[in-house]
Amino acid sequence: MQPKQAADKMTESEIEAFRRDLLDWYDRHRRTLPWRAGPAQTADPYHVWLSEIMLQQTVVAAVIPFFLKFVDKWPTVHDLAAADQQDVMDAWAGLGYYSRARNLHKCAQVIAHEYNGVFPQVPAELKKLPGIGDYTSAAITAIAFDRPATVIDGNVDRVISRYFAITEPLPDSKPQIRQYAGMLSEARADRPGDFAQAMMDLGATICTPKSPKCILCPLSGSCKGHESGIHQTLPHKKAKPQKPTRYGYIYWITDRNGRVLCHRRPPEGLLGGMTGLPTSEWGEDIENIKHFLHSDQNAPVKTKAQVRHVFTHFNLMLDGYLIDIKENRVEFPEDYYWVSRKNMQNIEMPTVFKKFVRLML
DNA sequence: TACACGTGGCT
DNA sequence: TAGCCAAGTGT
Repeated sequence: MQPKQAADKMTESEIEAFRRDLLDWYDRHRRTLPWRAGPAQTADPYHVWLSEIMLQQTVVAAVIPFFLKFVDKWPTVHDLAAADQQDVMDAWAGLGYYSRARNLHKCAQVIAHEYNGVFPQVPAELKKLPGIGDYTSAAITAIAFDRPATVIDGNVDRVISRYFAITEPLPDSKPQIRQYAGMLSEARADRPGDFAQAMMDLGATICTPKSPKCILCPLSGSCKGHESGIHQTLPHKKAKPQKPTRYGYIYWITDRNGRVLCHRRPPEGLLGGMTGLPTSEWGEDIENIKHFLHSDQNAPVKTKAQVRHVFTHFNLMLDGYLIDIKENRVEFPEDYYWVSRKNMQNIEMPTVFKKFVRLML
C-alpha cells in the first residue's frame, strides 16, 4: 500500500490570507437563513442543532419550511422533548432519513432531562448524543458557541479537494482533507463559527459541484485546482455500486364504510416509525412476491396506478391493487388501522406513499 | 470498512 | 431521462 501523502504545509501568512479572503467574502455575501444569527448576533443553540440535523444530506431549500414548522410547534428544546414521538415523526414526514427524527426526539429528551436544557459546547460531549456525529458536533461547537472546531461536510470536502488539487478519490482522501481543514481552522479563535459557515456557503454557492463560479471566488488566486485547470473534475470519487430495482404491490384497501386501511410501520429500518399504506414484500424478482392479503372473498384487483420511487440504494416499482373488504369480520394486526377517505389526504406519510394516495384520490 | 438510510432539484 | 448530489450517522 502506498504511504499516505502528507499534506503540504502552508505558511502562517498563507493561512491567514486564506482566512481573511474567505471571511471578507462571507461578510459581503453570507446567506440569510432562518436559523442563522445575524452579524454580531449570538446563535440559539437549539436552532443551530435543529437545523444541523435537518441539513444532514439535505439541501437548504428543502429544510427551511420544516425548520420553521418545528420552531413554531416546539419553540424550545423542552417543548420538543415533551412532544409525542408520533407528532415529531408526522412533522418530519417528507424530509427523509427518518432515523434523524427518532434521534432528534431522543436527543431533545436527553438535553432536557440530563443536561437541564443546556447543550454541551465541545465536540466530544456533543458526539455522545443521538444523531450527532463528527460533522454535527463540530458544527454546533463552532456555530452555536463560536469555539474552534474543524467542520467538514461535503462542501468542505469539495473546496479543500479543489484548493489543494487532491486527486486521490473520496473517501480515501478524507485523512488528507481533514489535515488541510484542520490546518486552516484548528485552535484558531478568530471567528470559528463564521469560518465554518463561510466554507460551507462558498461550497454551496461558488465552489459548486458543476460549473463552479471561479470568477467570483475569493480564493481563486491561490487555488491549486484552478491553477492547473482540473478543479472542475474534483473531488474524484470511488465508483458506486449499481442500484438494483425492487418490485412489489401496494394496496388501496377499503371497507363498507369507504374507509381506507393504513399501516404504522415498525420503528426501525426503512421508513421506520412512519405511517404508510399496506404493501407486499419488496424484492428483485416479482414472480416470487406474494400478495399481502389474499382470499376468495377479498381478491386484489389490479389498477393502472403504479408508483415509482428512488431510494438511496435501490429503485422501487409498486403496482397498485384494490381490495374491497366485504365482510367486516376481517381482522388485521394491531399496527393496521382504518382512516376515513376524507382524512386520507391529511395523513402525514413518506413521499412514496403520498404518491399512491394522490393517484387514488 | 461498507452498507443502510429519503427526497427533490439540477444538468 | 437518468444520474448526480446535498450542512452524515449508526451499525
